[in-house]
Amino acid sequence: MVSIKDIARMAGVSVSTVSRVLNDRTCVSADKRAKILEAIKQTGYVPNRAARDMVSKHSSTVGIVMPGTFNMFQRQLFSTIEHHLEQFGYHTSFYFASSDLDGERACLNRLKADRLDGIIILHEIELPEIQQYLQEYKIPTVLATFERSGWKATSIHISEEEAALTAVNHLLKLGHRKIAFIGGMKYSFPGQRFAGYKNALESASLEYDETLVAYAETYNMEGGSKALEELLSRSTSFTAVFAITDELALGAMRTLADHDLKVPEDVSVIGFDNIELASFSMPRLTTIAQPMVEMGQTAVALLHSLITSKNRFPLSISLPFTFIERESTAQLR
Amino acid sequence: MVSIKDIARMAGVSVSTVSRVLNDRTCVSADKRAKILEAIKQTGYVPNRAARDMVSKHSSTVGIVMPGTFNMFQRQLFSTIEHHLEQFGYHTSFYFASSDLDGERACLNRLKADRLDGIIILHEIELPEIQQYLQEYKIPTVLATFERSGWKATSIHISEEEAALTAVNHLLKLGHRKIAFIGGMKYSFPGQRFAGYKNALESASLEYDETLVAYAETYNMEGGSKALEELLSRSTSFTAVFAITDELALGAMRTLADHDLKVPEDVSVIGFDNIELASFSMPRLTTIAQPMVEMGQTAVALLHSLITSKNRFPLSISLPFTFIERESTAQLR
DNA sequence: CTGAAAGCGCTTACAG
DNA sequence: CTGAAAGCGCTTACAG
Repeated sequence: MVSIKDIARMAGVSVSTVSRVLNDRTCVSADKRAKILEAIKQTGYVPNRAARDMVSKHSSTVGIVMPGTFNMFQRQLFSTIEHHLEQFGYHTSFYFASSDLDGERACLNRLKADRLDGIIILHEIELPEIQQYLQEYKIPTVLATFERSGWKATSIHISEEEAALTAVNHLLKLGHRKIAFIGGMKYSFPGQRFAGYKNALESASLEYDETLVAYAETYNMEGGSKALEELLSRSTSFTAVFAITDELALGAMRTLADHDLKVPEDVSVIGFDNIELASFSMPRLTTIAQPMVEMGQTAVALLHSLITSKNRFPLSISLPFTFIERESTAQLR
Repeated sequence: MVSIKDIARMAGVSVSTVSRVLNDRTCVSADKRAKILEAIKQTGYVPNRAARDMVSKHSSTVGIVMPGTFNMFQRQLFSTIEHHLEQFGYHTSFYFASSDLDGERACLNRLKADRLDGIIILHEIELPEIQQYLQEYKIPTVLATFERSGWKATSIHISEEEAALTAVNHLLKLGHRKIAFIGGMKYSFPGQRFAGYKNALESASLEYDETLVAYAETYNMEGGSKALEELLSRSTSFTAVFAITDELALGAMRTLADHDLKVPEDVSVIGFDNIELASFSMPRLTTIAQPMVEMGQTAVALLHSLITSKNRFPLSISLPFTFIERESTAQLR
């Protein structure tokens, strides 16, 4: 593989000079620069990243920590982040943090080995060592879609609780009183969305009924389907469902159909996230939209300013969500 | 950041010895090994990957080339590949090859800079230089989900044409004669699936009618929806639709519903891929399943054997597909 | 079993 | 503007 020495030899200059043009330094005479560029073009030379990273003490790459199995919302968010990162000239590495602690430990080791310029975390981490490491070495970090008390990192998110409250309030306004909740135990957003649900009930002077809540094990359609089955198997009836994820809501709708319950005629359903599918399902899903593109963009912009030291203060940014009414909700009959 | 020298000093040995235990070499006395391990544990030391990569001339990472916007099938395939790669101890880097040539050129440069151990390509590439580069430097490569004549790389795929033929044959068997086709122009699989469609018609002695085929611009629900609109706008009627992608089929179903056409009563629909959603849609989608998990597994296993030189011959592996009948297809009335 | 030394492919002061 | 030299953090023969 051709190295900087080969280019230097071909252009009849020293490696220092080649390095200068490689790094866009100014102090190089026009003719030498031309010769060097010519040699690079002929050989198709590209500097060895490992060597570069080693001496420059950084990698120009930012890591993205994601859950082992990501849902569609996360996938879409990941895509926009990746694209923006590329625009800023960063490489990006992928870190799957599987949910168990061993997985996270492995993730930490890779993080250390890779000497990341920065890191975007899309997935709440249990292992305290990761946070410690990131803080100790002052590695620019942004938490996307969540924040963590006690972790003074830049965070970008929506007001989960308020969004959930908005969703449930809409159901209330439509006359629903028996509103089921499909939540989950993993990560912190289910708790916040649950709080919004409870608050909404409270401010409508409705009593909280725990037989109306089911917890999905996985935040996908399968999970939503199972949770709905469970709800149906209990004696308490309901006329509306708030699922903390669109995929959960879609799974729930599938199971409702299997029980000959019509959405929205018999049961209204609201989701959360506004994934692409939400506007193509039957019926189309009423949901809360997270500002995905803006979130991704802001996460990258903030990380970049952290890396280039334009800004060293951790920010907690709350972006606005939007309530989107479609076909899966209706007035209580 | 702590380096190998620090560990050597702490343990009272030379860096060579530390390197030995780092790399699981045997020839180290038990007490020195213990001291070194202790120092590593105390400091949380992890070797610098860039330095390691530089001297060892390889990166222990395999690249995955993906389209800029990947669909659900690709996302699921990517996940399984990633997991298997991790199991083999590889890091993985992500390369988005945006569809334009400039994007691919950027991709090539990153590929070169990164000195990859191997590469898995999920996305057909236009730029001949990429293939040239991979071949010239003998970089282990596996093509997943497609093969390319003239590129002697290991490839793993299904028989696209036969699968499409199976799908259309099913429609034929149900009595359908006016079968619409929703295809696309990008990449080679649409052409192969189209060939299957045509063959099926031919062997049923049906004349091919080009007013029955529409091309989607993007392989997502939006694209399927638009293609169906176009089909509907033409004067030719049809009783069945074969869409070359589940997402296309789902989009088409949405549009059919918007026109008060019932699936499968009025129109039968078949998709392709068997994404998770296919078993949760209304109605559930009849489709062709690609053996995703097996594909991902095999791709990784093959790449690993290529890298470790256990096997240097390019293989072209055709995996079996499965036809899955669900609710979106029915006998012609 | 162990250490000193060379070298991987770069960048970055330091002289000139 | 330019080159010689040192050094980044490792690994790998080579001696012993």
